[in-house]
Amino acid sequence: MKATPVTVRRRLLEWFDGHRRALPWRQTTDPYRLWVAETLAQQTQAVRAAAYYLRFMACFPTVADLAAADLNTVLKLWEGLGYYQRARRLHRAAQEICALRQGQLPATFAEWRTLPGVGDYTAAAVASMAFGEPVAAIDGNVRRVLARFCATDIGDDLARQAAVVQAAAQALVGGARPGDVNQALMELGAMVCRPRTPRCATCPLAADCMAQRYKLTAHYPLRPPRRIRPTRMFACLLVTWQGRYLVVRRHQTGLLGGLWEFPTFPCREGELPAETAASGRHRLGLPPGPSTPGPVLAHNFTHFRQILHVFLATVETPGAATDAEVRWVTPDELDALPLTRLARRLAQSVGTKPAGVETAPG
DNA sequence: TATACGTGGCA
DNA sequence: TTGCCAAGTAT
Repeated sequence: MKATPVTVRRRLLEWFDGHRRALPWRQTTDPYRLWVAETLAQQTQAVRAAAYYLRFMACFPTVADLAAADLNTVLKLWEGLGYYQRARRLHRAAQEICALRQGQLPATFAEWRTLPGVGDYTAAAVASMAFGEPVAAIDGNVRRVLARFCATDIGDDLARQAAVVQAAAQALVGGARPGDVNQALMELGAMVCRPRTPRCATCPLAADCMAQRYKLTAHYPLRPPRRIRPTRMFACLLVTWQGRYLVVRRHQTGLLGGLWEFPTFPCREGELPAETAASGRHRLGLPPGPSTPGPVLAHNFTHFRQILHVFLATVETPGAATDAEVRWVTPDELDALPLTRLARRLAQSVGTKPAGVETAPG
């Protein structure tokens, strides 16, 4: 950092005081609320997380409420937000706090860091905002702001970038209002120092920003090389029996863990989706019979692209749903379950719920 | 260290 | 349409 941390901090805080958005968790220093907010906001745009935060607080105003809740209820509130492991870990951490700490929330970075789902970023965010601890909360925004600001110290070395950003951030939170400094860097990254079209003309740090000076804002932050995203095919069975739909709950760990969906089976190598569907019917204990090819839906995950071939069928006998993880549900019951995005879309397209009732806000 | 882990908005 | 990116964490 060329300019002194004191100068940069002052400009940052002055800008923040005049330009910060009214995010709902900005009204509190309650560590529980900040922890929930930061968890919801992981890899999620803050504005989008805000609507979930309000619902979450209405439902679970205290850590004891969260700990006492069913995981299914927590996942339902999380539906549509993605990265559902966050919800499971948040729930587990709340239970640990109540069982092992008598409901007392951690007060330091080090203590927060021991909770499941709380990494360096979240521990620093909560510790600084709720308790004033001078620890740097480095998210994607902060990384971009400081990598650009310190561009000439970084060169083309990704590891060096991490060290430079960490050092700069740590220097900035080492004075007044560490929590606000962290938020100011994030806010600046979100509103001004944006990934594609930074608004350098309105940036309070532009005068000392190396990327701005040398026209390198497009080059920083350095990013690891992109991996190719494979395509995987699946067959999905939308089976009805006496007005009910067959749904299954996904395994608690892994992709979309704990969520419900219509039975879905991966196509083997060289296998036609219709063959996969027939084999799936058999595995579910359903009687063999005609399945009508339905829509073909595409869904992009972070690490693969899913092509879903939907097959529609009606059966006379329920055969399958003895397992607790497999159920025949009415349309109303379907609405109440935490569903995957694709399943929610399918449920709507099939007309199991009134139009316009969307679970995810925004 | 590299990879798994969702979803929606945006250019 | 496609890829990037978002107040990251765990393994």
